[in-house]
Amino acid sequence: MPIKPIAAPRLYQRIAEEIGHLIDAGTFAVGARLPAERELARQLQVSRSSLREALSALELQGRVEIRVGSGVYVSARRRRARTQPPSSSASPFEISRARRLIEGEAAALAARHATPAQIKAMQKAFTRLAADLRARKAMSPADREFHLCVAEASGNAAIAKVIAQLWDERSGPLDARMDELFVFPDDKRDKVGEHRAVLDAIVRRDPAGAKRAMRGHLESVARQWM
Amino acid sequence: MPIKPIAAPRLYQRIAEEIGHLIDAGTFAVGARLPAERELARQLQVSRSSLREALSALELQGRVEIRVGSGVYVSARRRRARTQPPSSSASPFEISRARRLIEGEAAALAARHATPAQIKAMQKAFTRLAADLRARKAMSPADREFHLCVAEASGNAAIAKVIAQLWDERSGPLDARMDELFVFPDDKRDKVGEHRAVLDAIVRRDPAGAKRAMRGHLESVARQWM
DNA sequence: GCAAGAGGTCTGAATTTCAGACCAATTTAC
DNA sequence: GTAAATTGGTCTGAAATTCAGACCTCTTGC
Repeated sequence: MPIKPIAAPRLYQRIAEEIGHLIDAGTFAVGARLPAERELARQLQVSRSSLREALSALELQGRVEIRVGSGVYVSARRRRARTQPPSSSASPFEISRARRLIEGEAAALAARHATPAQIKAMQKAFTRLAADLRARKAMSPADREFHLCVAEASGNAAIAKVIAQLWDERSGPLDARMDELFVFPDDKRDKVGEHRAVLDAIVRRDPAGAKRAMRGHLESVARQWM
Repeated sequence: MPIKPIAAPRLYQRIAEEIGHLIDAGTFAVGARLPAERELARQLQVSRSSLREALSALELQGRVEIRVGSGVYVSARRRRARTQPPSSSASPFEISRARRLIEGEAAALAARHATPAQIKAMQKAFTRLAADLRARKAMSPADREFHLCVAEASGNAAIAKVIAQLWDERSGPLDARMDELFVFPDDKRDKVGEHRAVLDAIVRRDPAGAKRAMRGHLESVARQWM
């Protein structure tokens, strides 16, 4: 029974991964400039040298563009050539199924337990999401944020954590292609409506409705991929 | 909006954590001797020096006992004094709730999709679990294994991964106390019966029954804590 | 007692990470 | 337009970490 070796990723690799997540999460929007190297290194509490290695790696992956004297900019999403295929990891279909199950339950719990502050956070994320979708943006960081707000509002940190992980998991080739596809205006309108349905059900304290709306939304998202 | 610093755990800390997981998973049973330092270092692909640092840390935590000239032995589970309280992490209650939801669904899926090989694995784990419980062992690695087998048999890698994470999450003070508590024979018999009910429902391809049995089992486990 | 195998200790090299100085390109302010 | 400020680019030497290996003592089994 062999024991798997300890993964010993170099520091710059972990930094690159983290920055990649921050970009995915929308903390750094596409086209936006990252904080200056010295500042970013201070915030991440690593040396500038290590940070620069990470930025070089990200540039090789096409995720950022480094302009001398100007700054580091987030590239339009062109998924990195995956050097290590996610052989043992979950397929997008499986993740989608898992999300449908879990986020549905989370929405129901949120309808029961959401605090006024949490509802306000959901509404705020929804507003931004709707604006982004109407502005014909294919992807919006507010999308992720809305779902995480709902997860948070379930009042169950374990569930919230699981949902966050599933959201970060979606980085397979299918998602990459999706991100590049043009999303038609009709789809966008639906998406706004679906999110609104979830939000409304939670606001009116309707667990069953929230669950139904969330599952419906995630099914619709899954259908887009097929 | 502050950016969280990169976690830069030393190698020995990651090794200690990994070995701790191996112990939790039952790869190294309580009282058993770990492979020799030189051998273990080779398997983990780290230097013996770093491995020794990790073993020292584990000894300080009371998880292993190092006997000069003899070997390193897994201590009877005495949970390490948590230097960093899991402030932001999920409570045992929340984890229990999440497991009830997710594992219930996984059991239902397993009833639909389990392959003969997966059913055989479940039966094997169940047999060992029943033997351990009858032998009045409070905790059995087979318990975890049984649940992970069911999760695996759901045919959804994302769900299986999530369940494995939730299982590893349970290391709060409540669990620690539980591990030390004596479990009454009656409880044990129930536990065997509950697991058998899950297994039977899956074998007879009864999704609703499997879901019910799994939820019932996890509720019973949760009740033990209260 | 003795040999084999285990952990304990030490050393020096290789690697990684860091802090800082300094340069070159760009942007901004005047 | 020019100068100052800001940014990425490069280099150096130190500090910390990790490694490989030699050599020690202790335990175990014969």
